[in-house]
Amino acid sequence: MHLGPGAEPAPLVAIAVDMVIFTVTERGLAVLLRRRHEAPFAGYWTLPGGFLSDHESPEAGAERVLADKIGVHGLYAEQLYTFGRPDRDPRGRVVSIGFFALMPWNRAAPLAGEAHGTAWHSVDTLAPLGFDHATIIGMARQRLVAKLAYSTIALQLMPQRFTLSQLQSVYESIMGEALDKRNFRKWVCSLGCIEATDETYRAGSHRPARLYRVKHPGEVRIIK
Amino acid sequence: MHLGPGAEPAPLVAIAVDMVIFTVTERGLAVLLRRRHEAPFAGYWTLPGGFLSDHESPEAGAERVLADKIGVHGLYAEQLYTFGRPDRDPRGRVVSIGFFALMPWNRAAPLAGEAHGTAWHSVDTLAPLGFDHATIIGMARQRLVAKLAYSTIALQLMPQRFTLSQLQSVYESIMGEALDKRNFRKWVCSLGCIEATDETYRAGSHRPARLYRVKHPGEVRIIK
DNA sequence: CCAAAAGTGTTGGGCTTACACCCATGG
DNA sequence: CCATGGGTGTAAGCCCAACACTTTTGG
Repeated sequence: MHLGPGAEPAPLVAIAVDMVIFTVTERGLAVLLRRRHEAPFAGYWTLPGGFLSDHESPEAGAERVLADKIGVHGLYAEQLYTFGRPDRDPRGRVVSIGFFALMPWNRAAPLAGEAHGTAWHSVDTLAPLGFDHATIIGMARQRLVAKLAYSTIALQLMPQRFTLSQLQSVYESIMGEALDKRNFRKWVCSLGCIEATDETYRAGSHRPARLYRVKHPGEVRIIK
Repeated sequence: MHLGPGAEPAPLVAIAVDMVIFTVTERGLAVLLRRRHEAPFAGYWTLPGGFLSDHESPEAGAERVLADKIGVHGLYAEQLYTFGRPDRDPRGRVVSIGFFALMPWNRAAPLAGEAHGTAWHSVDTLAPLGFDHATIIGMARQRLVAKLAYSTIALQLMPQRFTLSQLQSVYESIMGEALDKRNFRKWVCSLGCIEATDETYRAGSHRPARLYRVKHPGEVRIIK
C-alpha cells in the first residue's frame, strides 16, 4: 500500500479471524474444533477461522465465519485479542484477530460430526493443536471465567428455557468448583435478568423443575 | 499472499499500532496526542502510532512506537482492541491494533512541546480527532476505569516515590469522584503492594507527607 | 415405599462505609 | 498564631457464606 507522499510503504499482511466457540456439555466446558486437511498442520485440530475479506470489519468477518463455516447465526461473540507473532503461521505473515463466542448446548449437537469435520473437545483434554490456537483458547477461557463473575454472560450458553439447576451446573463447569444451591438461586434471581415461566421440566423420577427464561435475550449486563 | 494449493489468496492489509498514553496532570486524566502534518487529517490531533513492520509482533511494534516516536522506554502497556472498519482510513485498508499505556506524571512533562509535535490533552475536552481515534481513546478510558477497581494498575502512573494523597488524587481523577481519606488509606495499604519509605515530602506550609514506593515495580496485581 | 433431584430461610461474621479531630510545618 | 494539608480509629449496617430438611415425582 502506498500511504502518501514521503511515506514508506507499509508492510502488508493477511488478517485471519479465529473463533473460540464454547459450549457446555455433560462432560463440561467444550470448544468447537475443526480438523485440518491442508498444510500446514494437516491432520491437526484447529479453531474455525478464515481470512478477513476486503471491505469487511473484524466483527463482520467473525459473523461470516460463524455462518459460512459453522452454519450458525446470532451467537454471542466478542473480540478477544489479536495474535501477531511473526512466526505464528509457517506460510507467512498472518495476524489473527481472536474472537470468543458462546453457543447454547441445545444448538451444539448438530454441528459436530464428519459432515462438517468439526467436533466438540473438552477444554481439559485438548490434543496438540495447530498454530498458536492452544494459546488463544487459553486466553478465551480466562476471559470466560472472569466475565462469569461480573456479567450475565453465562445466560448466552442457555437454551430458551432452562432450569436453575442447569444454570448452576453451567457455572460450576466453567469455574471448576461447586456452588451452594440456595445461595446461587438467591444471587441469580436477584440480578433481575431471568424470569420464571409457568412451565416445568420432568427429567426423571423426582420432582419436576420450574423452567426459566432470559428477560432480554442477547443482552449481557455488567453486574456490581 | 499465496496460502497453498487450492486456497484463494487472502486480501492483504496494512497493520497500524496506535497508542493511547495516559498520564494524570493537575488538570486530571490526560492523553498524549500528536498533531498531524500529513494528509489525511492534516492539522488534526491523532494518537501516536505507526505501521507494524515485518517480523514484528504487535507488542514489539507498540514498544517501538513508544521508543521511536515518543522517546520513552519501559512504560506499562497492554493490548486494548483491534479496530478494522473498512472505511476507517481514507488511504485504504488499515487495521489498527490499539494499545493503552500509562506514564508516571513526572516523566510526562518533557514529552510535550513543539519539538515533538506532541501535547497532553485533558480527556474531558478533546478537540475532534483524526481517524477513529476518539473511539479508541473512549475505549481505553473505559478499560482504565474498570481496571482501577480490580487491579493495582494505578501504581503504574506514580513516580518512584509518592505520597498517599497523591495516589488518592490519581484515583479520584480517573474515577471522577471523591474518596474518603481514611478508608482509601486502609484499603490501599491492605493490598500489600506499596511500602513506606523513611523519607518525607515537604510541599507547603503544613505537615510533610510520608513517601511510599511500589514493592514490585512493573507488576500489576489483580485484586479480589 | 423408596430414590432422586427440586425447592426453600436464617444466622453469624467479616467487610465496607460513614464520620471528626489532632499534628506538623511555613509564613 | 494561623492556615494548610497530613495523619489516625471506631461503630453501625450490609452483604456473603454456611448450613438441613421438606416436596414432588417415577418406578
